[in-house]
Amino acid sequence: MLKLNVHHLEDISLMLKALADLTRLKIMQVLHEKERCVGDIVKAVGTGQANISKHLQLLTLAHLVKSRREGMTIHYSLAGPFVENLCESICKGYSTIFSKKYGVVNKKSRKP
Amino acid sequence: MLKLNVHHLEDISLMLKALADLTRLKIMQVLHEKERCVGDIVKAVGTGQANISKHLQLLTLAHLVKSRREGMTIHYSLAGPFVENLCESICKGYSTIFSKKYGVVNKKSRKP
DNA sequence: TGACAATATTACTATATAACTATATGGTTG
DNA sequence: CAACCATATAGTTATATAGTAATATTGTCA
Repeated sequence: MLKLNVHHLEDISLMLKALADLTRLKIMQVLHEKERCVGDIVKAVGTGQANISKHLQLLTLAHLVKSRREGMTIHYSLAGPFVENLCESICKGYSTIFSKKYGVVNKKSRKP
Repeated sequence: MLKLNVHHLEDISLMLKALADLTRLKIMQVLHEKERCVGDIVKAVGTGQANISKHLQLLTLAHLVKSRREGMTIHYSLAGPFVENLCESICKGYSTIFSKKYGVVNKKSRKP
């Protein structure tokens, strides 16, 4: 970490809180594939519509997703390439950390 | 994100929850400088000892910090270079996201 | 304009968790 | 072993938040 004061840390905490929820991670994963309307996200994630709507609002406030209206539907997508990068980094960090935990072989497996 | 099933997402959620707390971010920042014993962390972060101890336990369970005993004191440090990388990535993602929010100029400033 | 569809908001409940106080554990030194 | 230091654990309280059901909003189309 670089020179970060408390305000920065608070912002980072907010950003991470926004990501640190299973339902929201599912949403992010669904949106990582492509832009989707709320109804599709509800179907893909599998929980109530109101719940998804609140999570989407929270992700929006955290600047992680953006939306655009198209007629009656509202389409959500990741807020930008930096969000994808962040998610990639997190996944990479995760796999490194948990490969220790699980002993996963991450190199080329098969080859006796 | 790559091919991640629900278990992976749950683990990631745990990891992010562990980071998504102001006090724990402060701890991580303090440890980023160098290894420290609990007492020093308490002084640096500024909250109760029991509280810090619980946060350290949580960070340990999340595989983000490690500790070693040295006489009466217990020294904590980041669990490995991948943790530093993860933190760097998060900070980078954060600064990109919030430079939009604040309109921070990240390039060379001064130069009229 | 009225019925309907998609999404958002509100109110509520249940659960998780951060911080605090008090106490316990483990190690050191006289 | 007893006094003491550093750290951990347990119990409690207050607050935050995920999920749900009911209702409101916004846009479409007859």
